[in-house]
Amino acid sequence: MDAELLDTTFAALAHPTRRAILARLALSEATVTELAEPFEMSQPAISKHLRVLERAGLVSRGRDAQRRPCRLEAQPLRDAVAWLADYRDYWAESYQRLDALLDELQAVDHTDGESRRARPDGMVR
Amino acid sequence: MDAELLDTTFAALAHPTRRAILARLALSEATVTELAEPFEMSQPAISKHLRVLERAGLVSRGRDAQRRPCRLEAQPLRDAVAWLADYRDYWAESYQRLDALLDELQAVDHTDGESRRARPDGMVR
DNA sequence: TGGTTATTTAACCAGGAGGTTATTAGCGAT
DNA sequence: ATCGCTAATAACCTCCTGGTTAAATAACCA
Repeated sequence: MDAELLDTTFAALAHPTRRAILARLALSEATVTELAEPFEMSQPAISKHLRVLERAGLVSRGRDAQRRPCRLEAQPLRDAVAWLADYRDYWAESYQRLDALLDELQAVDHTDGESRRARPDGMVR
Repeated sequence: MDAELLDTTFAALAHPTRRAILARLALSEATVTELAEPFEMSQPAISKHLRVLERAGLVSRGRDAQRRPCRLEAQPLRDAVAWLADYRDYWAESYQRLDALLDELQAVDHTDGESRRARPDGMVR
């Protein structure tokens, strides 16, 4: 899985307009003006967003006379989910609790003098 | 689920350095200099990346003397996965195939004169 | 007190992102 | 041929991002 593709995929997903476009395309393919209609934004702006989505491989376009129907492509999203899923096990809450518990035990071990390890109660959200 | 939080979460994930930091933190918490060590980049640059991750809620920090141990926070990632999962059903390959098939049928229907709908073979990746 | 280590902040810079308006290109229809 | 519709491109603006180096903070140590 290419790192650059993940870059462009996550970057594409980072804008609400583009997520809304993807959500709209999940229902059916649509033309540029159809996609632009619900937004208070010029048509060129939407074209730019579409180019970002296209470069990320999230959208492909056909040709129907003047229209350029846009269609959603799933693969990059699957890759993004796969990357996230790779770490989901480590991110499990239980792991974090265990980590905090170990820190706490180690801190208690050093009560003879200096307590050198992190204090879990010092964590700031 | 807040849209702004999704913005900052996906934006934070869009940089390879930050993904590497998260991957490192998935193993255990670490200090800023520990995190900076493997990168050919100044330490202030890493601090900036950490601030991005912290503002996205992906990382929290404690205090251990001079050190600021960083710890991974899972919730925003769960939110991101949840957003992606919401659309996974629509993104299923079967749906795309069905959509393409419907287009093709509709195109065939109009062979009496003009074929007004999108041509699946005209799609460009 | 002064020194050392860890981290943040400040100031700066180049380049990219996201928007605008105006213009151009592509294609059908008259 | 030309008009109208759809979409892309150009040129421009502002703000944010990602990096730098240098200086300021914070906390420990002797």
